[in-house]
Amino acid sequence: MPRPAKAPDRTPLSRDRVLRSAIAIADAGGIGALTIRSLAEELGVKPMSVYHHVAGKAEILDNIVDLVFAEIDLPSPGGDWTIEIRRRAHSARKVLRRHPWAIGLMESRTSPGPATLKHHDANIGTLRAAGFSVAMTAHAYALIDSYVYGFALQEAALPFEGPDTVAEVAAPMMQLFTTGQYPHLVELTTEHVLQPGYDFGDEFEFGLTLILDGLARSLPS
Amino acid sequence: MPRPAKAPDRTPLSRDRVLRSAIAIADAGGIGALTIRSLAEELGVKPMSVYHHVAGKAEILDNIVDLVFAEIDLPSPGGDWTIEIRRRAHSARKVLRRHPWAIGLMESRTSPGPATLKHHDANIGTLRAAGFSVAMTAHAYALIDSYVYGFALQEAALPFEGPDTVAEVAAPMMQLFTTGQYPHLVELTTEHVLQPGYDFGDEFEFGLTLILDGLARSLPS
DNA sequence: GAACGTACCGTACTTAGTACGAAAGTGCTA
DNA sequence: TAGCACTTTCGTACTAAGTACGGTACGTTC
Repeated sequence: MPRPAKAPDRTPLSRDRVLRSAIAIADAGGIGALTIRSLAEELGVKPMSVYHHVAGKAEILDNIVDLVFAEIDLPSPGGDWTIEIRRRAHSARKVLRRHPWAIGLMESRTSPGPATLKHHDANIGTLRAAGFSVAMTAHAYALIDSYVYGFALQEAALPFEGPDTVAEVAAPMMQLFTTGQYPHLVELTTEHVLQPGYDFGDEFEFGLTLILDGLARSLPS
Repeated sequence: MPRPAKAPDRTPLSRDRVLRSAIAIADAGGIGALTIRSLAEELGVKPMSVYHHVAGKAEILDNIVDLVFAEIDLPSPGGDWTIEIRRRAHSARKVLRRHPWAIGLMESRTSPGPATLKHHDANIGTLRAAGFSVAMTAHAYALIDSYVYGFALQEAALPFEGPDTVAEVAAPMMQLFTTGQYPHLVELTTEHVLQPGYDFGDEFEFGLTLILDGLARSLPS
């Protein structure tokens, strides 16, 4: 009777569990679903308990962005630079597809965490080892990262997910376009996007190859 | 005495004024500063008055994103495609630099407005007129837009603004790096970023040229 | 067992979005 | 000009969310 059956519930709270739960909530319902209260509920505790492990919501946001970066495969400066950079580009895209909310956060969080810095260091190191000058490395890295993040941003902004739901979403949208405005958009949609097997994600490889080829050409070799 | 000197204050409220003020607030203080209450104050009215011109905050966000797209110069399908596409890329970057919050919103708002659609239509039309096939146009456009948005995203995430404040921000950051971690990051920062005259925005041209050159090569000519 | 540190929580204050209905202004009709 | 309808603005209040402050429960150490 005195013991109200309050089961030990789960492992004790920890900063790590707080951050991992925060990511899980954002993955499931978008960054808007991540509140201190929803987080506490997910963890099986009351809201104020969270504050004993993190300073506030801003710290949570800064840290989960860094944890996302930590998920991206690092290139190793040893191997063929095109293979290494290509591998990390695909990894980055895959990770950002899993955590699309992270893209929006990048714009507002301006203090990079250790994983983010390590990530940048590995990329820069790989390009330097490939023979690019310091200035060329800066150019190349800005180009590659812009492409990767921008592609992820566009994927996140798409109203459909994967190749399966394209038709459901695009077809009714086409109705609106029969007014004759947007003729080129209609053409591209009907003749390309709505074709069976279309997947926007497949466009990634084309641009990546074009960029890496272009960069390779600028290498002394 | 009965009239409490409530001056007519300003022109009557309108949907247009609401949206323009919303953009002004977001420009000045970030998207976090845009609240219905701050918006009402800026407009000289009480919060609930805003709701007679827009349905809710979500509608405001959708519409200001579209208004940002409306600010970007459209390419015209008539001229030299590289010049047209290049012009609109620079315009897009400039606009997104003025309204960096729009980048973060793009990820969460999945219903494009009329200006956004018109924008896409003009770009696709320009590439088609240049001689690209439908499939190649899709590839090219995904590539170009990814680069432009991704570059803007990185610019927005920088802790400094413009060439003048780089040193102030980067120099103290270097202190942290003397531990020997991040050697390549240190090298690139000291030998490139901290050099006089450095401006991250200058990197934009390099990547854009590389991309357009690569695309031009794939054209039958 | 008294003092203390750690983890958790109850209460309450503040800011924000917005539902509801009333009030104030505007113009049109009889 | 009186009445009425429509538009625009606002007062009040409810809900959700971040978090300050202090309290409690439990373990550790001397």
